[in-house]
Amino acid sequence: MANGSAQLAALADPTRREVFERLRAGEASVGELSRGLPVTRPAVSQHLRVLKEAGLVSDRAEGTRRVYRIDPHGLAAIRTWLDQFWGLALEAYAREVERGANEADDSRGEKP
Amino acid sequence: MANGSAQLAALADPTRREVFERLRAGEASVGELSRGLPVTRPAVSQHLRVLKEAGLVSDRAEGTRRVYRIDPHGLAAIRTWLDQFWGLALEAYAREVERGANEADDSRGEKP
DNA sequence: ACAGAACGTTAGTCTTCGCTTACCGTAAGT
DNA sequence: ACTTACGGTAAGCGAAGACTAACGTTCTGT
Repeated sequence: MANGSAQLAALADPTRREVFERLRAGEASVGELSRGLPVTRPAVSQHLRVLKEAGLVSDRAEGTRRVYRIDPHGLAAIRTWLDQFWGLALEAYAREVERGANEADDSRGEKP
Repeated sequence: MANGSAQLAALADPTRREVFERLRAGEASVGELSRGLPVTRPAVSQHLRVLKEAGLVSDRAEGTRRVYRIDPHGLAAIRTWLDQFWGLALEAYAREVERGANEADDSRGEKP
């Protein structure tokens, strides 16, 4: 585990992203999250389960309510995965821009 | 535009992630990508179209072959989206850890 | 000009998944 | 103890999407 598979899959759904982005403002219960969303409460509950299994949110029991918050653990997984590409892609992109701007440096063996 | 919607949706599929991760090793044609994958070549072609529309890859014509590479533009979109949560989540996490263990580590700017 | 290789595209099938309705357990208030 | 609010779970349905097979297009080599 700990690659970004589950996290990326979880954040693919628009409604699930909306729930997740709503938690950016702070902790919230299921009922609070359901209000203002075009889906029913059970749907939100199912989305929260997926987000929780992906390590993107964590829940805490507060009386009869379940308070959800963003879990940085899942976020770190995506960031780690993303950083595997970041350096290489930026490097390649810089080479491309360099080629367009016609810099005096050309040091890469390309096929004819 | 330029939120991470299309990018996250594109990277949700396991096969599409596999194609994308394979491009981390460098440019590759469709045929090269298809070899070693459990799906047919048209499937890879369709996946590449989705990745391209998400700005995650760019293609270049080389004779009769299409060479694909990673496009940092789409990667930047995800990173921007991710950074909206990174600071807040880390901050909240730090508060939580602080409450439990009272750490004395300071990595980023915290807010009063 | 012809043959072959490399890709993109379309139509169609089948699985996956997001949503709702209904039900059940649990904690707090009276 | 009874009632009420809150939320997770199960079953069933409909839509989205991933895959294959077949076809059409474009470029290279002989």
